Amino acid sequence: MPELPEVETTRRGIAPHCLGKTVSRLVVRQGQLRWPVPAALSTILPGQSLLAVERRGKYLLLQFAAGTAIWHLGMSGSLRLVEASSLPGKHDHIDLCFTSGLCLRFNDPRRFGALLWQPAAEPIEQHSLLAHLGPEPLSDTFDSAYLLARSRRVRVALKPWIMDAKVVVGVGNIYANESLFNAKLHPEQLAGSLTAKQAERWVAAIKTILQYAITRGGTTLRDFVGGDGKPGYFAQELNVYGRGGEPCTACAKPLVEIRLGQRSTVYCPRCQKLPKVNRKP
DNA sequence: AGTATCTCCTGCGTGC
DNA sequence: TGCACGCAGGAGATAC
Repeated sequence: MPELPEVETTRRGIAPHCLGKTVSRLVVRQGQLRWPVPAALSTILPGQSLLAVERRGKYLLLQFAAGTAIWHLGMSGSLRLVEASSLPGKHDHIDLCFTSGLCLRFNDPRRFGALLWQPAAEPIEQHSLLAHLGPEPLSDTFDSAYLLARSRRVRVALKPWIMDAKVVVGVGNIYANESLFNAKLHPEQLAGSLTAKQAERWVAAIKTILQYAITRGGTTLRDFVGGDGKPGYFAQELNVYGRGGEPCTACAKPLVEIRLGQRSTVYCPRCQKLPKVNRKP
């Protein structure tokens, strides 16, 4: 499941092979993704050369002279570089082919992904999907002062709150769980009751874990040319995610699993205490 | 306006 | 071996 580290890993993996390359054609085998792939893309992209591969949150931004392709991997999507001649497999929905003979192939079994287009005439940051996004978690604008200020009078539990992309982008379920554990914060603590010290711990935990996950290639390792995805080393280093009932890595007490905002949430009842005062502010 | 719930989709694990 | 079922989840849409 691509979270920010995996999207960033994808960006870094494909960029060296695609930058400056000219699109030969776009093949859309299944255009019914989260939103329909704009049909016009197949005529717009050929002839365009790829000027930059950027990332905003979990959105990959492929910049061309005519505009920017916005590519989201959803939760089961992946991009891989293959020879244009290689046969597409099941769920290989889109090929972005370059004249070099390489092809950026999008595979997405659950089709939660998306490929959209913002013409160059309209600034990419004004696209409706990007316009209201919060800061990048690894940027300096995401600090404890921001988090604390943003949390005032918020009556939502910390866990679902931090997963809100308007607060900060790129913190999905895995890293929400892990960062709360590392910062010793209870997932059900109300955001409005966050203290300055807690905000500091949490911001540091989020930055550390995301940065570390990027260096380890995300939760899934991927050979971007040819090879397939395989479980990354990072998956084995998770402290709480997917470990409900198992012993806490810090104190050995069994981890508790609950549902919070329809999402699986795992925490240590000993290491992550609710504050005495957790009333709605 | 802030908060909670619903929804899209397929693969996988489980129980019968 | 096969089937029904529940679950997984990013994040926009919709409903309170």
